[in-house]
Amino acid sequence: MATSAGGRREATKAANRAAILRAAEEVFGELGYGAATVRDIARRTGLASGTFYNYFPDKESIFRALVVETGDEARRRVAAARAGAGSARAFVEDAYRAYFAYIVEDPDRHAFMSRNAGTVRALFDDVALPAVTEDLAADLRAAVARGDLPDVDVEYTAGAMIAVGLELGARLIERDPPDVAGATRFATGLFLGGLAGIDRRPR
Amino acid sequence: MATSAGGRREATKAANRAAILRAAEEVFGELGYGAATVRDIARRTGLASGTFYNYFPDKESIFRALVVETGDEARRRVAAARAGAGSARAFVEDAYRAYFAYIVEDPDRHAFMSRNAGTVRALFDDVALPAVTEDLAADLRAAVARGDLPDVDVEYTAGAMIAVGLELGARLIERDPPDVAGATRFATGLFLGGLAGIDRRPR
DNA sequence: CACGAACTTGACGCCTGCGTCATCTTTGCC
DNA sequence: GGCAAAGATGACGCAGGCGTCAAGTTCGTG
Repeated sequence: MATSAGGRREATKAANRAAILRAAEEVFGELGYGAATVRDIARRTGLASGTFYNYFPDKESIFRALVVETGDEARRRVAAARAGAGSARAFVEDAYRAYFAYIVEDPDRHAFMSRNAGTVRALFDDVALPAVTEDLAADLRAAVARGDLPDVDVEYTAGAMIAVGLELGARLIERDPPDVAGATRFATGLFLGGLAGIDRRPR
Repeated sequence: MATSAGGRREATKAANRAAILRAAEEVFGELGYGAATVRDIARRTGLASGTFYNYFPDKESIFRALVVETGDEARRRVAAARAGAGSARAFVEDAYRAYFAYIVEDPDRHAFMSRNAGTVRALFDDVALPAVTEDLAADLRAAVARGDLPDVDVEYTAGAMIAVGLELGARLIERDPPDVAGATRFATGLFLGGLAGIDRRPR
């Protein structure tokens, strides 16, 4: 009835797929990849276990899909946020703000990532989190070439920026209210000026 | 025969316990906590599955023991390394160097930690990794009070320092030879001067 | 409305892990 | 050397996950 295009059949299919993905994200976030089962996911959707296999061939496959989706989304947002960044400071600051805002908006995503970061690293040296890192590393290389940044080890820097983002992300959402501004200020100051750059004493 | 003190019985017991712990560390490092089974651990020791239960009541228990042991060891080493640190720079530098050296010396430990960091956070808000963080946070608070460090958010700072340590640890052991010096320089420069502090261009 | 295609369902057979425990082996001691 | 206590062993019953598939349900179409 209310379905716009493609008929009910297709709409249900899309809805089921989305529901399964969302359930999987929650389950992986709560239990971790290893302990989660296909049936945990199916149970959470209310669908039969067999239905899961109409959408994904197995557990690894849906995990992979989630990792890719998450990586794409994070990259998209960060790229959009820093499109207008004119300075190195704005570049770092806008990216962190965008990422932290994303986390607050969708905590399940963050739980999923932060809980399974080790697994992602171990399971795929080839997709998504690496992709985000690669993306960032490329941007850093460009910034160094342009002279906007000093000649740092971009691999270490990209890794450190993401690690700090994940860690602060976990901490800022536990503050009430979520401390997006403070975490952004901290991360920006850390990377641009070191600890001296994030002194909060009146100057 | 060659047993020195306490008799063979006790020696075997200690050896078994140690073997089980080491096997568990490897298995958790490779498979992740959730996917690992008590039998994977037992198989790796060559002992029967029932024997495992003579030493630990279940999987969570041995995981906990490992996490505590690892945290204690890391704290011990870092504390020892910075015992003589006179300046903020030495404080940060010595701690990172000690930690990175530890990682290179015992890569299984690092694999275990880095693979299961998310699980540790999720499973125990009460032990070890938190303990390391608390330890560090206390030191930072003292340094701030002394005026050796600016008035930073110690919670964020401690979290960031550990996250950077884990991340760089994963990356430095993949370089050949392991880049303890470079990673130490990077981390120290980052925290003390921001990216500008780790410029590697001739000045 | 009716029929076939598309999709969902959950029971099925198989497999593997769990924690226990009766049995066997090793050690300490006289 | 012989005996009791301590410890190791692995088979056992139970539970639950895996991927499949025959049967049932729902949707789209003439």
